[in-house]
Amino acid sequence: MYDFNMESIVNLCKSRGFVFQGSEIYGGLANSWDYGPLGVALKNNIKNAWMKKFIQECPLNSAIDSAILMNPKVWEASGHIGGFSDPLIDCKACKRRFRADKLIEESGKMAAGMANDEMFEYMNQHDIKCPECGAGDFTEIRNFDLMFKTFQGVTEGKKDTIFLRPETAQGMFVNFQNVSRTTRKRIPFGIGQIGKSFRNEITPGNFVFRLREFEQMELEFFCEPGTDDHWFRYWRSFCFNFLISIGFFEKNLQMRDHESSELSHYSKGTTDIEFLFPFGWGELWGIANRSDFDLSQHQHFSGKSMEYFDDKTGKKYIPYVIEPSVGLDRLFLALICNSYTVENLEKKDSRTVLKFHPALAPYVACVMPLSKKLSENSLKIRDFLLENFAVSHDDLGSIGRRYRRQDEIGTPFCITYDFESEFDNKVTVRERDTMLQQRLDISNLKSYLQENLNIMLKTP
RNA sequence: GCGGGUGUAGUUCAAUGGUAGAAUAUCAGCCUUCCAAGCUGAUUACGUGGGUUCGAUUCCCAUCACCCGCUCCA
Repeated sequence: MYDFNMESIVNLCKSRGFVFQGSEIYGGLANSWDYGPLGVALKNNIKNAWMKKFIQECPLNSAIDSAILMNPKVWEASGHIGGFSDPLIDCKACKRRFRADKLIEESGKMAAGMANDEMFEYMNQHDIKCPECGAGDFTEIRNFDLMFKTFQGVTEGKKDTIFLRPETAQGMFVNFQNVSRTTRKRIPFGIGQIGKSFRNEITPGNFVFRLREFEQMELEFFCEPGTDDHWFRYWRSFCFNFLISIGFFEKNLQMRDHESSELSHYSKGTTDIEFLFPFGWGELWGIANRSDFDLSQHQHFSGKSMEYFDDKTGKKYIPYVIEPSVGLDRLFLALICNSYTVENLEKKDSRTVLKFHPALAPYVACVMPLSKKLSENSLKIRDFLLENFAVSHDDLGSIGRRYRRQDEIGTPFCITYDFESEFDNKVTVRERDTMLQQRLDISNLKSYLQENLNIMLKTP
């Protein structure tokens, strides 16, 4: 486990400008968080790494950016309207909350399709007890709607009700034929997307781990039925390798296959890549075999064909879909936890270091003059590097303090301009993890930094 | 949403029924020539709204937020 808790992570994020509480000056809004300057930089770098690995370096895949607001029929087809609304009951004796349909199914009866009053009546007739305390005294069933509603048009009415998407996936499904036609890709191929989704979670929490408004990075990979198991395994290890390539330690990751009882309504099989958070193992990346569920549903509800014709084999079929879906905010949090290190140095000295991969760190380097008198020239070096890299500049306080500051926000390289630099055109580059220093010619700085950005695993 | 806990500078902690101290951080000046130095000065806080009271940061109520459990998911 870790020798730190979530609190130290939250504090660091707040004090250094990674994440602030949302609407803070008004007392906040439950479970909303704002990304600050460093948080945005880190988040964008994660997105860019994903885009590079899953789209740019993967000729099979292409990206779209679909609308958050979609025709409500999309959600009927996807099973979200109805299926995403949980019937909840509370035990009056022990105050615990359960899903009525799950309790009924545990008693051996299929609850799918039952209305709330039917379920309530069934529970009374069959004397279903609270699994915790054994009492049989429940509140009425209340529906908890997991989708955010809003209204389109100036007058509020039932027919104008639309929803904020609870997943980005449907944007890829409804554009399946569009992308297939315009990219002229043949199956197998994938469509990826990064975007925000919204879920009215019953219990959010653990900082940015479970949010009501969250960002997903999803790939929907379309393949021929029968090849789905192959692609499922392919993407599962692809995702795992991606995590390793951006600096995750293997000891902090594990794969977990879902039991058949916990599979979603659309899924034929799901594997979670879990990360060891300070509060325990938590799901990071879900890789699901969605079969032909989604495209079939859309074909049925829209009346438009979702079939694919393979002119090599002459076969016509609705493709299967493999979906690796990762929560960006979670990945962000996991990365900080994975990188957070407190090192004890000599003389009771210690330093906090975020050991980010150079390609993900908010700043690749910080330029610092040894003395404030050298600021004029060190600023020139910063501006020179800014043409290609995210670099900062710091001339406040002692050099040691400045190193510590950069360690704490995960800057991999500190570039010190000293009095000799005025004559030999060389600077000292100090590496974050090893604290080792070397003299480099200023003209070589860019290629040195670029090399360090590129040390990522090749696509498997 | 339910049960339990918490709420004082950016952070970590004090004190008090008569409106608050410190450390650290931040900023400025002096000094300082490669890993949390020193000196001087400065900025910054009682979550919000009610009630009791002559007077509330302190007592009471409500509310908001966070943390720990129950539950769900990426």
